[in-house]
Amino acid sequence: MPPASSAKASHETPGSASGSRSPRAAASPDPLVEIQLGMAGIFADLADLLGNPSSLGSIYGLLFASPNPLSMEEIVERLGISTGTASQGLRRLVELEAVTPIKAEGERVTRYTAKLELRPFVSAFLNQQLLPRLGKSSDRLASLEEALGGLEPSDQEALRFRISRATKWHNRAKTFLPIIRRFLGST
Amino acid sequence: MPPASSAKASHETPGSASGSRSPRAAASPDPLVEIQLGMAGIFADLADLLGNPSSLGSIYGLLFASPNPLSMEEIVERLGISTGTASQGLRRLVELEAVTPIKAEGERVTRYTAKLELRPFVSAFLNQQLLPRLGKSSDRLASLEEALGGLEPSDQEALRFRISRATKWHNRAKTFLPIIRRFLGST
DNA sequence: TATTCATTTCATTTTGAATTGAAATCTCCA
DNA sequence: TGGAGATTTCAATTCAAAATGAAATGAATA
Repeated sequence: MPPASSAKASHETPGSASGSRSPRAAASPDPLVEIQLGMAGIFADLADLLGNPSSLGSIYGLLFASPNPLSMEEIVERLGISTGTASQGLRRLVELEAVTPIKAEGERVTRYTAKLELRPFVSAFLNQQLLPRLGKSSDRLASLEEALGGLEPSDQEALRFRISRATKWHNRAKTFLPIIRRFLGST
Repeated sequence: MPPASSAKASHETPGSASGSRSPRAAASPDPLVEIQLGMAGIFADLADLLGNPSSLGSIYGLLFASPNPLSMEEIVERLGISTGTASQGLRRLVELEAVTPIKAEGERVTRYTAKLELRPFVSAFLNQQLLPRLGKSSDRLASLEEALGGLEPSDQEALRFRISRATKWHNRAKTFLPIIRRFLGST
């Protein structure tokens, strides 16, 4: 099965259910679901662009296009993904504060809505993906610098320059992150 | 075999070749090669952070830490990768203008050096990876907006707002890219 | 407490991307 | 032109990450 975003919907709005099914583009009879799946696809691509599993994006996209909260079961059946994927994906999205769980009183299920702000998303990505990796690389660069000792003088000079160049890149990237956050995080 | 960055070197600086081999950390007897492999590892991580095959980064890192140009054969044996991977990786790096091929007169082999500037790298990444994807998403969003017609009025209102919100993000990201390029691209 | 449905967990499976390696092709020199 | 590398190509393989699904756990009602 293609990793989510494939159409499988059949619930909600029982009328006009089993009409003519054209071979391809049989997408969904319900225009709302159609838009939801479209949005799921868009966010799936975005997610994997940023190095996340695309199911994360699908789920967020579906919720983003849902006027009212959805339960995990609804998510599973609309996206055609497994409960395992849905459970883990929702957990992560809640951690990222991209999605809010709602436990209504007198209800057994938890329902979820997408937060419409970009900031938490971007922030989490920068803090959890980029910064740690940049930090690790910086450390490794520093330790390489200490290994310069055993080199022939000419090589030593050349490599010292290059390592410092790479270090400068890293620092620059690090100072740049807060700027990105501020810029993207106003809405 | 772990995807490159594993030690396998045995050429260059023939002296002190087969000394005592401690079980782990048998890395490399030659301090230059050691630094080169370290740099290869750092750039391998960076590459896959940006969604490129890590072999690309390994090769670039090795060249970045090489005072003089290396042939494909030398790259293959130092990184322990296949000729196929090396060939394709070098081709891509040359396309990205991250690496310069040098065909010396009276020599049969092509040798390669790393460009030490960051700009072409960043530029290529932004232009080839980010911009096209953002553009595609924008188009898809636009076409979703047209599908709003068939919705109940209340849903329609809510979704129109959300789609425009997502579109705004995209535009913001697009206007932001040139700024990044300028900022990172001075060196 | 027993029961039912929702959710989580995790060993297994799938899948797509990266890598391999060997054959085909190319290039240069004799 | 022939031959010896150097390089490219690409079908087959490998591998890591993601997804599955079923059993275990959890939560709420009756």
